Amino acid sequence: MAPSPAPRGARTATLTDVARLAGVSVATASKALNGRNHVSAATRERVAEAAAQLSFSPNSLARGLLAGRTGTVGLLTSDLVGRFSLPILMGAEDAFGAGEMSVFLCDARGDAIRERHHVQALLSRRVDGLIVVGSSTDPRPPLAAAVDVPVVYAYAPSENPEDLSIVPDNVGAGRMAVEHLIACGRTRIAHISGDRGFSAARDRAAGALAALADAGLAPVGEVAYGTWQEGWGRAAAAMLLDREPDFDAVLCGSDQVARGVLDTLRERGRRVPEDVAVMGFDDWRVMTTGARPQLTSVDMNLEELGRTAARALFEAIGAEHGRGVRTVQCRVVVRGSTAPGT
Amino acid sequence: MAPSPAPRGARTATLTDVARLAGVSVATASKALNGRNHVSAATRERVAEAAAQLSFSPNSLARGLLAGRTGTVGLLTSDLVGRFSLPILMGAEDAFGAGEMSVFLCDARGDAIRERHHVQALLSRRVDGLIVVGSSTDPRPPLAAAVDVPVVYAYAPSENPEDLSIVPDNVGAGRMAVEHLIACGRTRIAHISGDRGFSAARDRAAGALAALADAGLAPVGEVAYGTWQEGWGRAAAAMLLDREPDFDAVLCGSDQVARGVLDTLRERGRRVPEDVAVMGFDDWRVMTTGARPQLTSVDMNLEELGRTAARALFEAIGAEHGRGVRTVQCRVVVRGSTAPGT
DNA sequence: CTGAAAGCGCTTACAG
DNA sequence: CTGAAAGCGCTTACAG
Repeated sequence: MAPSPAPRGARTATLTDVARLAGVSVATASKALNGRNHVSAATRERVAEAAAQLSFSPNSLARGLLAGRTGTVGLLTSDLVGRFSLPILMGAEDAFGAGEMSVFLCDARGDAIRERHHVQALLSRRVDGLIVVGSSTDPRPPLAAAVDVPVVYAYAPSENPEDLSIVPDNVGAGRMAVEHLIACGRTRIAHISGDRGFSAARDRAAGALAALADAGLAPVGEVAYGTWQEGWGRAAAAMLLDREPDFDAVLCGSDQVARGVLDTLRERGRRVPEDVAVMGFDDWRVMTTGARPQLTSVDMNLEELGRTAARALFEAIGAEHGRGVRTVQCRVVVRGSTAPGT
Repeated sequence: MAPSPAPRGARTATLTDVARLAGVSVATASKALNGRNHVSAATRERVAEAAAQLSFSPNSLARGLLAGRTGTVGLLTSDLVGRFSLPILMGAEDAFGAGEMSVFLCDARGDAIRERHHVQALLSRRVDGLIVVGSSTDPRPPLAAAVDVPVVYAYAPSENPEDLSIVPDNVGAGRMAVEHLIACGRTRIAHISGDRGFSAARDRAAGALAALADAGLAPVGEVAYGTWQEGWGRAAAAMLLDREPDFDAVLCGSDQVARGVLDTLRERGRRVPEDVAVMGFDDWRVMTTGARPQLTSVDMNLEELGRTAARALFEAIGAEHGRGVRTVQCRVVVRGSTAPGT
């Protein structure tokens, strides 16, 4: 059954309507509905009934105008299509929802003009704060406009160290990955990375090399930078097999690269994980669980990153604004490509 | 350089401030800023200067309160994590952005309680309309609350035929896919589908079978329903090779299934596309372009679907509300798995 | 405990 | 061309 629609041309009920129906003043109706004291139980009930009867829904615009706070925030993404924005967005939406905040979503599509336009619109709607989600972990310029509400940068940190930025811990991720491989008994570890132009690739490599050094191990060959794609994984694995065939693990810059590596290893007769352990980064489920064997990966906890950004913004609204770059921890998700029988 | 932040404790400038600085009344300032006639050029300029000097940004809440329209819409998703919501959301955001609308994003996470709560919040914010994005193409119950603004259902149609729903054309997609395979010279076509529980799987199969019948062809074997995953593609392809080895094309229920099919065919010595043409649905780039050979697929045009929903809502706001289910066309994206040398 | 009044920031007839 | 006044829907001191 469809709910009965509101009568044609029906005006949304206002507090005045409720007050009239309950036989009280708007002031009293307001207090009754908002649980203020100094209202008799009987009145309170009468007002509540009237409100229910009229399906009264308080106008947030009017409230916001009075309060100076609107209970809204802006979420400004620079690249919604990129697969990293989404979980961040989900985490933020989740955290805000719990705090009764509503979220304006704006996608600047990597265009500075469009970004400025969106910021202007959000400011005009008097958002209480702003989260700026970048499309890579490379630093980005701070917002162009002078913004008088708190701003938190997520994923891509602001170039201005005075701003508050929440970023994934890619160095820690590289370190953690190598530690996992070592724990699996591997000592001849190669690193086939992604696009060198991304700090994510360089940071992960730096963490991986540091962990190897800490363990007294040397990497097999140089870090192989290329692209984030499967095709690069296939090509790089073939080169590795030709040049440095004596390895027992490959750490890959992304799950896609890892998929390519897995394919080449299988075709060249190397068993995974018996002969070679393979792992990726990002824990993109469609990639990791479809693989043969399923792929061990590092989850960057992006949803948690979104939640953290939201909480940081929450704190900044009305309180002192935090500064500097904070990182969110990642974690290894173990599957068959490093652990037999998983 | 960081933009200079607003002075500590600075109050956002109001129209009253602008008027005072320009030496006119707020009424005149309002008219000047909004391009109303009956304002002298000199006054207009003086007000504009004052506004610029104070970085005046008109308060949308106050405007919305007067106008009865807020220029905001709600986008209610039931499953943000699903990969189909995102392009729809992008398309809608795009279309609304062009229309100066701001978009509230709410994720109900498939929970009816949470959905009701979000709808209530959106109504309280006086959105001008609502788009409800489903997580599958199966019909969903209409919104529980009586909503007095236009609602457009996207992807998942409403169970109430009186509602307006915009959905992808899965039957047409199945038809189009088979027509492409036939155009590639294939006549022995098998269909390995996805999860039978989804109308998307059944609709695509129905379209495919209809196109085969139209061409006077019979499908190779029964439609093989399973899951949407790669693993099913691998298993189903193996069974097909055992039972009905005489085929020259496989239409797959999803790109993931197609990836699995490609793997099994390669390992069993069938060349793609020379011996067997393979195609998938959804055109999920990470799947299609990483495949060997790259995968031909059907793009369901979800971004266009989002744009269409937004435009439909736009029309419904202030005008007569459309009714019934409308479909959005899809298109074949040709790659190497059906066309050699692509 | 209840209500009249002022005001949040803006726009829109209506006089001058 | 310009401005005083009313009002959008609500909340909050302040009297009664």
